[in-house]
Amino acid sequence: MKAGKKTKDYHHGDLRRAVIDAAWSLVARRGLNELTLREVARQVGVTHAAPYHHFKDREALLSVMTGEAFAEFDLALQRAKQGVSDPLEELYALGAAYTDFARERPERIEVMFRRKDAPDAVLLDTGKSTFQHLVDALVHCQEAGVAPAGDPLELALSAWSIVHGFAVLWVEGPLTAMEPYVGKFEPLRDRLLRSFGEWLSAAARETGRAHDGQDPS
Amino acid sequence: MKAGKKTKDYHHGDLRRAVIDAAWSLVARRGLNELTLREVARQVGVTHAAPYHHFKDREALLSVMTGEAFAEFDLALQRAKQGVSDPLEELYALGAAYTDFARERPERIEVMFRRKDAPDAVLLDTGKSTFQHLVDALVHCQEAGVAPAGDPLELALSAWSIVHGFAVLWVEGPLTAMEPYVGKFEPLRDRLLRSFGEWLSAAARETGRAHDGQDPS
DNA sequence: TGTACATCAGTGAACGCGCGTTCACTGATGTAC
DNA sequence: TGTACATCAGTGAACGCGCGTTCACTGATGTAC
Repeated sequence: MKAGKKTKDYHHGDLRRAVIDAAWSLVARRGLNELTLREVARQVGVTHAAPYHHFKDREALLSVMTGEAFAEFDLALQRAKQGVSDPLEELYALGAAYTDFARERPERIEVMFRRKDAPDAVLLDTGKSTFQHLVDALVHCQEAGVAPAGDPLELALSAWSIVHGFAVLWVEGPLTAMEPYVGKFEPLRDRLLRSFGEWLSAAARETGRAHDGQDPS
Repeated sequence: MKAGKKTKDYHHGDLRRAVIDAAWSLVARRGLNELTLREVARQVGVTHAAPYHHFKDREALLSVMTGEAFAEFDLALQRAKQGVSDPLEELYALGAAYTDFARERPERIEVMFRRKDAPDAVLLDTGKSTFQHLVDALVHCQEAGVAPAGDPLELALSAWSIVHGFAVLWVEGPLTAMEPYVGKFEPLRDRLLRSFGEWLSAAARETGRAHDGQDPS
């Protein structure tokens, strides 16, 4: 095979990229605590010292991976809400994107959420920007009168909890293994999200009635 | 200090118990992947080979711990619903017990949910019996007409998702670190659970109206 | 185009470490009589 | 109560392993002239 159009093409091609990819694959197959630089080097077919020309140490590799995962996740959510104008549909799209990402890229979730030693500042910033998608969608729902008034952050916490809970229950095994649920990811996900939406709009209607039908702001 | 009333009082007192306790403390402080038999032995003040008289290997210790964690968790849920007759209150009590357990004993949650190599049969059985509390509570709610009709397993999945999501978001850091939420565990938990209850009863009422006010079965 | 030199990526040996597990042992506890 | 023996729990040395990281090296690539 002819070498690709990579910029760095001297020895390996692009070892940096290859190391990161192998690391993702390793986390996916064996989990975060099984991620070792030596095994990654082995997978790539390179001496165990070679990766040190691209990453200061194991932590530096994990740091790059965390950044990638958050960027991918954020992109997935951004794409999901693109072109969706109905606020409840926007919420569904975000929820589906969240859970689908977790199911399709569980290793990303593991790296994003399970690092004990995650650098707080970075994780907080990127985590917040992702969380912001949910907050925005709920504000849109409130403006359209399909979500109850009140602190949108609190509604967002509900949405985050239900979506994250469903995602990790699925990723971590309980749901994939339990009899009545096995193989029913999509329908369960859809009904869960629809139910949440109905909850929101029903609550908005009741609030409206309680206030003698004043329009939502 | 005089030796207690332990049955086994020859050498250490009760090394088996001490090892398990030290292991829990170690997981709590440093995480599951930092749990090593040698460190545990060190903490207990005993040679690193001593624990092998009580546990065949590291896996055997973890297996015992998993059993303990599920038993404790189950007990916590059972206690929570004791003496509570109102079905929605029962659901709140269960949800609060679930999240409180996760916050107070995060190491139990880690061992119960994060083991990649958990023996499926055992985990499934105990996990199911715990999950059954939620299903029961939702059936009670349906019978009382404060939850919509339909498959209770599906409602239970919603409840499980929201409660588990809230719990792990808290335990894993995102929520404890995010500005507007820090330090507000109890009020957020209560409002989340109440909201879920209102969702259920509102949905039940709407279903009732749609069916021309027929009584819930 | 050709040569001399600098830079850079990967090599392979070596280090020290902590781990799980095994083993022959020893000393303390329990038991039969 | 006393003695002989069996059992059992903890000891300390030893094994082999895979890890992260460092180091002097080498050979390939890029660059100045």
